Amino acid sequence: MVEFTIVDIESPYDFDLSSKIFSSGDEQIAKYDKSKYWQILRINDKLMLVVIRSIGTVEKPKLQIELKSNKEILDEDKKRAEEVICSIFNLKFDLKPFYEALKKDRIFSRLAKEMYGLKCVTTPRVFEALIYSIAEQQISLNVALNIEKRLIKNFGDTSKIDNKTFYAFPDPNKLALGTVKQLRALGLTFRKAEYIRDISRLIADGKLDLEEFKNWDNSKDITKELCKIRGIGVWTTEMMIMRGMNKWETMAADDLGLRRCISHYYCNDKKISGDEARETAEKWGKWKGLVSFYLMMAEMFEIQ
DNA sequence: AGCCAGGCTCTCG
DNA sequence: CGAGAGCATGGC
Repeated sequence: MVEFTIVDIESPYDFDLSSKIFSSGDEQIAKYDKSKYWQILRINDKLMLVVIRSIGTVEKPKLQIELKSNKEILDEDKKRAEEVICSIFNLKFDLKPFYEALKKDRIFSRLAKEMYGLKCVTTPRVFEALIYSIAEQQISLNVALNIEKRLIKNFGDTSKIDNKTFYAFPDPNKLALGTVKQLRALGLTFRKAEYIRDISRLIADGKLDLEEFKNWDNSKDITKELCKIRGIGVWTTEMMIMRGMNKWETMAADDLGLRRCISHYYCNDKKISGDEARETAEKWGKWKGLVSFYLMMAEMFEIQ
């Protein structure tokens, strides 16, 4: 086991609050429990169990990291692990300009006060965010979460550490080899099984590089480009951008759940259309996505 | 029981 | 080319 700390973190940052969405997670995949977060990650092509806990404060954040692997952990692995953790938890992301820009929004400010230091958790690879978004098209979240778990446990690489088995998110080349029948068996529709297999093939064949889109500064361009691919629409890309890229200028205005949140906090629970949601979001400027993330978290944390 | 869920594609007219 | 059906599962 290798142990180290990360102190180079942009404050404010509340690790425990930010990890809370994983408190109902699967302990063999990714979970937050009793102030500890853990997940298997692929670091320099070695599977490692990463265990994280906060030993700092919101204003002076400090994380303690444990790495466990069946292979030897070299210095360069440790270094890479730190980079990956920084990227997943957005440790270098500065919330201050965001809070500053939204100061005038009384409703938001009240909610943000309760969630001070909340940063989103970004998937290790954009690919994962895209697959999640496709799985979550149309059906209710509970159903989708079950399907995602099955996908990971059926196709993901495993590692046995401390006598427990952990599952990593499957690589594109693994899903590229999956048959529609195998994918269908997870509960996906026939179509979604095809989308996931075909997109995985594109990536495995080097014809699509999702990570590259992180360098694009206009999210609308990313959406336009990805919508050319079968199975990917506007909603799917917008969700992917938020969960997998830490880009926040656009939000998924047509999303049913987000509309519910906006209406709850801004429109007295009256049902609103995507356009009405867009209208309400206009004043959030380039922070629409992050505001929408906060609103969805506010709903989850049941903040009134 | 039956309807609907954090969309998208395909098929008709 | 616009509207509408069809999809899978699970919760209400």
